[in-house]
Amino acid sequence: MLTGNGCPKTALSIRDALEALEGRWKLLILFALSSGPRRFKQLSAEVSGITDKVLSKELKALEMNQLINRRVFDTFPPTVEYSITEHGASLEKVLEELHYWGLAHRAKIIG
Amino acid sequence: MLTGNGCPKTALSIRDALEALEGRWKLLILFALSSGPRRFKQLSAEVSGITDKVLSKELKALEMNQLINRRVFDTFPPTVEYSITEHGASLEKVLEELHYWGLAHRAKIIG
DNA sequence: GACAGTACTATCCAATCGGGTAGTAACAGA
DNA sequence: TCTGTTACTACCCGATTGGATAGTACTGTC
Repeated sequence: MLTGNGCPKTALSIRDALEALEGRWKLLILFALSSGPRRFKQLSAEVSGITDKVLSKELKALEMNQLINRRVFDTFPPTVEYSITEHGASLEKVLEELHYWGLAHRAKIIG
Repeated sequence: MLTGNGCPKTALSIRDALEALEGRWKLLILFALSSGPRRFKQLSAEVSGITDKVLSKELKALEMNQLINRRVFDTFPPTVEYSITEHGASLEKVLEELHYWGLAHRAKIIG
């Protein structure tokens, strides 16, 4: 059981996780990539609302944390493919719980 | 299964959840409250790094989303007690998954 | 030669965030 | 009378974020 203690060590690991996932975009990008590799423009279209600049920055941060892979193909117009790593895929459960909670939250609060 | 589709509806609910939980502090505050009610100063001490101003703002946002309750006692120096709501407590699973992932992440990346 | 296409990067600028300091109400104790 | 206590709010100001726009490298096509 987790609830029932406010254990500082647990808080630390939550803090670590939040640090790697900070911002509104990272989990959405990972979610998009969870169904397969994408190119930059595809992500830009799929994650609606994000600008190229921010997407580029977020992808860099995700790559640094080894949550995604970046593959560059040496083609005429450049092609870059992003895919989720095993470590990134291990967030599936978090995403899943967040999804369920989001549903409940919408039903309760947003209407 | 969630992974395997990049379903926009799923993305929406994740977006809803992220909106209610945005920032580095909200989940940490909820985690602290998950082990029982706290007063303002206690939270301020427990959630290390947060300033009074930001804590006050975050608590207000959490209250608006019905994730916490605020009880004011009419005492000499004011006493305010914050506690988690049922809806807030339903984030337990998210917190738990985040905790596990944070542990794995620290082991893998941070070292 | 002009243009299109991709994945960015750079620059400018406005908005927001967040830290620090100070102040408030109301009463208790020195 | 002066100070301390709690839970804030107000104000100032510098740092960060994020949007809009434009530019770059390279090559194939019209």
